[in-house]
Amino acid sequence: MTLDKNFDPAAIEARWYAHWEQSGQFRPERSEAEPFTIVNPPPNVTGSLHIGHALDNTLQDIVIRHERLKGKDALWVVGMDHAGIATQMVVERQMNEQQQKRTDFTREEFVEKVWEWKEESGGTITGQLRRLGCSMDWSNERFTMDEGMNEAVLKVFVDLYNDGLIYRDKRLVNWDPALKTAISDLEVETVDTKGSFWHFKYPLADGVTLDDGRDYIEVATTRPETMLADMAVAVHPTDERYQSVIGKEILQPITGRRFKIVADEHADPELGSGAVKITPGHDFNDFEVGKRAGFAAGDMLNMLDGEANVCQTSDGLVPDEYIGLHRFKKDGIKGARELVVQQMKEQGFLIPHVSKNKDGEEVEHDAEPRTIATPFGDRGGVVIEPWLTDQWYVDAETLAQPAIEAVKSGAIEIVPKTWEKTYFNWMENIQPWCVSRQLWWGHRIPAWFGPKKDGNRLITDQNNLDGLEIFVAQTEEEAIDLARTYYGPDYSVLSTNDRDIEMPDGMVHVSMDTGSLRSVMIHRDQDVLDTWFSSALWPFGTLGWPEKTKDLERHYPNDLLISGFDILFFWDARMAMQGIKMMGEVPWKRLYLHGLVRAEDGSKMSKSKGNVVDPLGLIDEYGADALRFFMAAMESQGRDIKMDDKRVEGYRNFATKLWNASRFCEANGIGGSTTLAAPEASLPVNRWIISEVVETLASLDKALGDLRFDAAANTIYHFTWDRFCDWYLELIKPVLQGEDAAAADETRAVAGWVLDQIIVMLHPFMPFITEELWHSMAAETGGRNYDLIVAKWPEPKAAIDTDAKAEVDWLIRLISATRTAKVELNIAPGTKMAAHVRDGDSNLQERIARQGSALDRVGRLESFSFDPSPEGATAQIVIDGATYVLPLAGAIDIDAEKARLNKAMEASQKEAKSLSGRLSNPNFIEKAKPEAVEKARADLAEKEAEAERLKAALDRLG
RNA sequence: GGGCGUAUAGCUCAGUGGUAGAGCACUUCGUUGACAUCGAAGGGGUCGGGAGUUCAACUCUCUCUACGCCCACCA
Repeated sequence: MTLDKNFDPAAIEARWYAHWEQSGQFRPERSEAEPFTIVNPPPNVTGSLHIGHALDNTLQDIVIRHERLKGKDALWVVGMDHAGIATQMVVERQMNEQQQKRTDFTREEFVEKVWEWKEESGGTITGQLRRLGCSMDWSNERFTMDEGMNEAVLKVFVDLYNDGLIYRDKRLVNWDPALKTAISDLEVETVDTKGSFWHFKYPLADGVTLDDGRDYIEVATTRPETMLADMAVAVHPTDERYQSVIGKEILQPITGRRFKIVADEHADPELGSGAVKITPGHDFNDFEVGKRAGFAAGDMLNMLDGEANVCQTSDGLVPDEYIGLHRFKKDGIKGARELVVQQMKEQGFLIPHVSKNKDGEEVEHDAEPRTIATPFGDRGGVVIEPWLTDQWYVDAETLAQPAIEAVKSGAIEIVPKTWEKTYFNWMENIQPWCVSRQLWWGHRIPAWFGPKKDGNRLITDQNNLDGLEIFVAQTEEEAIDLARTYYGPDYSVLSTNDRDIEMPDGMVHVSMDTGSLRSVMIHRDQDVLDTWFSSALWPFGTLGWPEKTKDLERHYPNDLLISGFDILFFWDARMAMQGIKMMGEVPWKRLYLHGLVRAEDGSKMSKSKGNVVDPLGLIDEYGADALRFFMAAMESQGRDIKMDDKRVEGYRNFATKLWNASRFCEANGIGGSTTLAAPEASLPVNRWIISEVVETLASLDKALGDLRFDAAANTIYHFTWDRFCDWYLELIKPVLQGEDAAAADETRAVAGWVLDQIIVMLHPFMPFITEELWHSMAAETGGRNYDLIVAKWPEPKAAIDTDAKAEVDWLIRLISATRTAKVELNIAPGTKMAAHVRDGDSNLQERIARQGSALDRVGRLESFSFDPSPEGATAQIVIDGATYVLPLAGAIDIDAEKARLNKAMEASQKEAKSLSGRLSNPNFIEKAKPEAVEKARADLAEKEAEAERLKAALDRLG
């Protein structure tokens, strides 16, 4: 006996993983084989393995191991994401701990430090993926900022720019004042927060009054501080109350700015007073209203700096006391919001909100309490400020069209299908994608800015887009070439990475006259690209694109992408768009979306709630195989997974069960089968189990093909435990220990083969224990020629043996019924009994003869007689057409047996009655499918016969 | 305001147009050489409510209710 009594995962996991990886078996050389490809969602370089990764990667590993076992050239691409914002934050946080900050360093120095951090402490997750057993191709591990990906990113940017699909635009962006960068729509999380709704009087200028005589318009706002940059008041064009004042002017009380009342359908007559203040530079709706009212983006007033502190507007009308104030109260210091409200109130322009207190008295408040959908940055955690800047945008709408078509045509299959609608809905309403980020860590945008040429002169005012010429090229040299062409022979072109003005919207060149030689300086864009811009290229960038590599040719499109639905828009959709655009083909043929792993109580796991389950802890406690099996068994399509430690424990027990079954086999000279095909078998029990393998394999392949991980796991689980361990191993014990050497040899061969099939079929789910058993089970017979990870997936090519199945099925039912009867009659389970068979035909006699030893050893039925039943107390069992009468020795509770038989009889009668009722309905006979009628008739006959036999049995008891 | 999902045994979840299943939990019994991380037997559900289609509905359609998620500019 070489296997220990209990399976200890920790003792084997690290050993096998290292062996697989070192021997290069995660990507065996199979250049002739059909390729199969998955790319792993690149985890953040700052990340550590959380339970969601465990699910995501387990599913991928199951698929890739299955395909590898089927002989394919299975490639699982792996790598990490540079995670721009997250990584920069980590490094900055470390600097803060040492009383340093990013701006203490030059950009180059800082980026260098991030690289150092990445080399030293980044990527702990890759070690953790190994612990989970994931068989990725580490030999070609990638990084979204490695040389190849960098080239791919630059090329994509340049190509899209040249196609007009990337452009620079001045418009409102979601600005994160904590991180001081623009972010995309997807990175904004809208959260309902408690806020206030203030009502103000905006005085009409020039003595104008409303029809009702009032000399002001009432406006309401949740953001009073922005009134420092108000440029209009809008009313609905059909709003009768305001018809006479459209086009008239307002005199804003705090700034003294005069602006017009405009008609715009944005104003909702039902809401508040029906008039709304318009601040085009600080509100997305107002921006649109402002444009309709004729303001150019460059003329819209801006009153906030990058940290959301008040700055002077271009018209200089913001009072001095506001300059430098934060937008809101911060660190106990009054913000612009509070000061605006205070001043408006002091000057009598605040309309108080009146409500009744609990005593029914009217009370005045400054503002009406209100729930406000407030945008927060998903990383920085502060309120997003709509801010007017120049940024780079991807024309997502154009790119989305073929990506929509790909799903509609079936070129991409989304599994489960319910996600299609979400995908379409988002793609069809997609907005321009802001891809520039004001960070230091990331792919620097390959664009250089220089002054526009006006005739023979250069425009020196570079503070807006119109004065800038943009040169987009993959390299500085190419950019300079472009610039030379643009400026012509009169200028020499210099370039620089620096710039002399702070972000975000300063893009200033330096030009100089040096005597007779005129030179012009172009400088590179300071910004980097959104991390998701580079990860969108993952399916082809990792395969060598833009080089035309063999890998690219063989492995693009990928076969499958597995991802959580939470990154459907962030990543999957963008991969679809970029893949189709750059490669002309979809990135993957199937897209499988799984849900979230939730805490036991169903809540979302989060660090702040403290309910995060550490997958590594689970691996320590139960083993990686058990955790993986849990993930697979719980993964049903379209539903989240609730964490359940007891269930993980259950699959640990399953591993132990298989381990012990293997020990039994080992002790009986079973194991190390060398044949792929099922051995020849004559014994029904062996023919039966071979048939069971064939059926199990079919449903397992079906489930895996359909990406039904739960069904696949359950199939192999129940075959192993219920069929193989509980019945087959029990039924063969008498054969192995019997005198028929040929039968025992056959049984050892079959049992060894079946165990092999289990080990192979289970390997994608439980790679460690199966690899261990694969080798240890063959230790006695000379070992294996290859490791299980690259073994052959079963192809038994055996037919289903219906005779053997019927016989073993009968055997199992007879033994089970005997056990039940014993328990119900309070007979010790081990008691051996004799059976008298009524209505048994010759076929049954032969079965009983064949199965005599199993009936004796497993069923405790030591003898059978076909003589008339004995006198006295008996227990009676009806199986199929025969009744088995078991004489009971000693004092026996006749009433208990009567009750038992009665219960069984009633059950049969009830079913028979239901069936006959259905059959007596002419509509059923007429309209139901013939097979259904046929089956009902057969079932009825069987149930009636059974009921009769049970009645006869009852009658015999008197 | 749209869109989606889920409601089946005490718990967590599968499931099929023809009278419901698993794991855990629970009850009873069990030290016969694979396994107590186990074995045997068992209890437990009018499949969220209502209506419709059908010979037949847990399964299809509609509707209601509850919970969850995503998207959306209501100041």
